[in-house]
Amino acid sequence: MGIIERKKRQKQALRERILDAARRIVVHEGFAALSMRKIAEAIEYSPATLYLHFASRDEIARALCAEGYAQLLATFVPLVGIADPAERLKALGRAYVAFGVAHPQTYRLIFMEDPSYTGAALGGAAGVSDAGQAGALTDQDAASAATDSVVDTTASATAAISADPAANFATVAPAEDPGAAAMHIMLAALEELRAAGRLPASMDATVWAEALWATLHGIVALNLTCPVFPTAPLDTLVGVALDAWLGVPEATPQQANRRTAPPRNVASAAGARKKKSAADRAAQASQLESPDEPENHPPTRPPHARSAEALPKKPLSAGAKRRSTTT
Amino acid sequence: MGIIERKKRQKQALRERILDAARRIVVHEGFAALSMRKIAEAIEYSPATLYLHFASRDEIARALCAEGYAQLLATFVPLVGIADPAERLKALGRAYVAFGVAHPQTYRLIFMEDPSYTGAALGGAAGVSDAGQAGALTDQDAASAATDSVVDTTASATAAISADPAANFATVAPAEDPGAAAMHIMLAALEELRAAGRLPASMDATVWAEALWATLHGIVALNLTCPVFPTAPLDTLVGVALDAWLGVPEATPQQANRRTAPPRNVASAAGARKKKSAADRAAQASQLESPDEPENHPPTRPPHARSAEALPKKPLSAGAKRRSTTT
DNA sequence: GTCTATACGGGGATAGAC
DNA sequence: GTCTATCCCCGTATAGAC
Repeated sequence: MGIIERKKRQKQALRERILDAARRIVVHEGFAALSMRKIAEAIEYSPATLYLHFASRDEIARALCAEGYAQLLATFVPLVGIADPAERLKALGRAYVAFGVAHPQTYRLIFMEDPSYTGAALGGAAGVSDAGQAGALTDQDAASAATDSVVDTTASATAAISADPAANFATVAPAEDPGAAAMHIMLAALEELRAAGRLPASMDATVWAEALWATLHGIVALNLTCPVFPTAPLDTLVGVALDAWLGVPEATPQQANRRTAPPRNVASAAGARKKKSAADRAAQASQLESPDEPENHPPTRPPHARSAEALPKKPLSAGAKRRSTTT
Repeated sequence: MGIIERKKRQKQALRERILDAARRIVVHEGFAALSMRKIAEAIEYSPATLYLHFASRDEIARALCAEGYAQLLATFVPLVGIADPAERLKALGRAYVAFGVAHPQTYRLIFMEDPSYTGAALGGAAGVSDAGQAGALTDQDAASAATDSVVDTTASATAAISADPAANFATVAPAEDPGAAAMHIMLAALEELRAAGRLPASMDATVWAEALWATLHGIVALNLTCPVFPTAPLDTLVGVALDAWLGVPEATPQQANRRTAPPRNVASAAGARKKKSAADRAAQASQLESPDEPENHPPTRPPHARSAEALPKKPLSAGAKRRSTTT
């Protein structure tokens, strides 16, 4: 059966070449610029060939979503070991926002584009058959070298959750659903806080987890889409939000079990506000974290100019690219 | 000069017919389904004619954005009169989320699609020359009847802000920038709360306003895009979030000036959680508010089936409509 | 001045030839 | 398995009809 195996491997390889090319286009030019023809040209195949590996452009997008979500989850792995649940949650929140700012195109694709895409990212491996073996979203030309790192980290993330002693009481996260895994990380931390009396006993952990996530998503989404708000630095916003939900870190210990929410003396650095520019956004990203690949800047650029291309200059509403002779 | 006047009026009328048709398509089929050819067919003109009134499809989109944002602002008008600033903010928050759920396509277009669109909605009349005279987004066939209601309510909204006695100390909202107007509404309420000692004196009102807005936007955006989260009812989420930011309403008055944040016994109705369905989303919308036009359902349907079409079945990635013979 | 007919380039997807 | 040719959709530029 060696011949069949080889054929299977070759098919696999082409499938991943397709995804690599697609990923590169999305990261550099935005999802709107992703076209079957462009992918085909990149891998030097006919457009029709793509349909032997993916049923549609949507399916390619969903495969990219699953990869991107795994990449996001991998970001959380080193943070689940933080002992203090509030600090853990805050670190996770900062990492989440940092990911969104560092990988705007991927974040948009996963969480802001289409419900079916978001579902593919969250709905477990069932939705996307290829979610497991996909390459990382690091978007470098050497994509083949890092091929299976993402699935590994995803698996270890789930393992880390149940391995963490503090998270024992959390229900076991189903390994096949990364969305549930991430949710369980939050739930565990929230319930630890409640058990320690640092959140009200009446709190519904699920509601709080979803609301907290929505808050972080709102910060990222607004930043990616709205040119004028927020004017405040991103980390300031994240800090205020996390403190609002979890209380400021140095809560006076003697009244901790009632969560009396001490005066929120957080982030009154109003002087930092200013009109946003692309450079500001990039600066905010590096304040929070400095991840691997700053998404979508053209191949080579002076470092300070990177941020100018970090956000899509134009959504490229199909068919308005080459023909601009007059305008 | 009567003839010139008449010509100008005719041009205006055609312009609004274009916008009406475009609005109808967006509301019913989603922004992705909006095409120049489809608009032209709807108004029974040649596609080229549209370009005599709008420079591009993007410009039509931006005009629709300005309208939609004005419609959203109009929703706030009756609420700025609420005396208690916390209650006012909560009412505004609920109205905001209710708008997003009731008009998903409009909300997506304004806040989730493209930075230039969002900028057109927020950036004041400067960005979009036609923002003033646009029709309401009520999406009924009788769009001509309600033509100038939106601009009126927008103007009165700005007026109401400065007219409200409690908001006197807020800097005067520049009338030409609806984004700034909305922001000033929030700022005024937050500063009232701080002046009353119900928020910490160190609070940066601008940061809080932006963070609060981001929270609400996150709730709406997640609901519109993510098929599995949030599982909690929307109004529960909004309640928890508003309480987290503003404290629960019945804060014990004797310690009010320190904002000691009494136990948050809010919304522990965990029993209400369930997997989301389109019907649930619609139910959540009506829980919060019952606005005029439930967006994007096909012309006539039994009422309970409306919600099934309330969210776009498919983003209609251009050119995948007619040709589906196999799939 | 208004408007249409026509054309170009690009897009998703498919049928059928090799 | 792969490609060529094709279909229909799209945004939009332009020439020329009225």
